[in-house]
Amino acid sequence: MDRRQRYREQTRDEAKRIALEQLAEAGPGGISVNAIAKRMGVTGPALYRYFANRDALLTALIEDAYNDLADTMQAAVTHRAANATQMRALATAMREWAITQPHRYLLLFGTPVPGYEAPIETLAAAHRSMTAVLATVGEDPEHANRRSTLYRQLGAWGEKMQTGDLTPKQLHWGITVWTRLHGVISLEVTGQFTLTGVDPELVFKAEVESLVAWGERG
Amino acid sequence: MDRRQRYREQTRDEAKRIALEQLAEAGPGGISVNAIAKRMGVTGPALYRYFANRDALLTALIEDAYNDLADTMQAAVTHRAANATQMRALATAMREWAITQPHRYLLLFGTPVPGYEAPIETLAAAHRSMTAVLATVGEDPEHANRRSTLYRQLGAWGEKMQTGDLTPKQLHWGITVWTRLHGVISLEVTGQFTLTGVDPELVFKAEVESLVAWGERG
DNA sequence: TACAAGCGTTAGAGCTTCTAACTAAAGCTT
DNA sequence: AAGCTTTAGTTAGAAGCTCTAACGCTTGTA
Repeated sequence: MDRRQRYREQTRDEAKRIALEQLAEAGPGGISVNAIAKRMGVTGPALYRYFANRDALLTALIEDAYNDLADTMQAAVTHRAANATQMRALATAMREWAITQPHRYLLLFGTPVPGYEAPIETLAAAHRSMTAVLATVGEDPEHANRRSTLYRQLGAWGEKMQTGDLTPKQLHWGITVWTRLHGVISLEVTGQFTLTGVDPELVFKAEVESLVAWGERG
Repeated sequence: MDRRQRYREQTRDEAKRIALEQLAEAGPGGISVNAIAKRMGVTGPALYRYFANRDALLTALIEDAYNDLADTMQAAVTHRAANATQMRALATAMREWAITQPHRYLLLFGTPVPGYEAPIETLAAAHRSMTAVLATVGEDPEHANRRSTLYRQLGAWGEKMQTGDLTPKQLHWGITVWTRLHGVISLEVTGQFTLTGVDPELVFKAEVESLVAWGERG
């Protein structure tokens, strides 16, 4: 709006930028409001005009990361294309996002920060990323409707998410894509592959191809 | 050995016990050497006779967790049984271990603690858990030896791990089991399923059955 | 009995988060 | 333009943290 507010936004952004640097080199515990303030040329307490407390700053970082990831995933599947193509694009985009900024990925999917309760704002982001995942789903000709608890829950979730005419089976596919991609990415960004000497990228690609094959089979 | 050393071990254990409580309720950042000492009835600096610093305490927790998980996984597959049975037993044991003490699972597979470099001791634990996973692997009649970079790396890893006559394909299966189980468990313990209303246990079971089916197909 | 090792203490430096009270500047209203 | 309110910064300080230094006391051993 006015100059006041714009300047305010700017200061918040700078603080977050520095916080991200600290996050990258020392983890969440390395983020210090005091140190950030000092680096910005003001005293410690000044920053508390911009963030209620340390947790609020962390929450802001999480929100940003969530939106950023959702943007990335959404962008990867906007072009209309075959399911297999969408799948590969989405997977690559997701992994790329994660490994270029592991600390941010871990902010979302690593150890939860204790004080954090997901604000409503992130719901939209979560929805967007899930929609991106569901763009990779294939047909479900049999319109499968097995009467299992899982499928009932998936159905309810689908309605809540307004996923249109996606069947539980298709929603289950979406979740599976999500868990499998995350499984490899998560172990990669936490460095669990390093001892094995196996290249995580190859494992990831194999997993993606397995999903593609499974998707084409139905 | 002597009484001195036994007493020492006892104090270390009590400190770790309290640290685990703090971990459970406030995350890794909530672990305070000072507070632990106070709860043990001694002054803060006294504990530094038992742990060089806070990081050393955390490392001890990680080591314990690693060994404990390895024990659990190993125990799940000791009984000779069909691959499918082994698979289900291993998966259940792993998930059970994780969800009954999420903070410990996250200590191993969540955001890495910055100062931590895996000591040699944990190598053995890692080896044991991987061996447990590999106990679920089926035959590889074709003795597949596709000449890919991935298979070459897997081969080298297999030799380093002394996995006997397991083929790269079988080792790849092992890694896939690992990443897929972790994918679901990780998202469950970080609470990512809660918003969906879908029961993680059902998703997990479905994933396990998918692995079993895939394993029986070869 | 003498000596060394181990375990606890207090004191304190230097960091942290965050509150309280005060000052200076900017913007809005009359 | 004068005056009031909002905002942004300051210093002071409480309460906590990690960790070092220096000092006693209590064991275990030679």
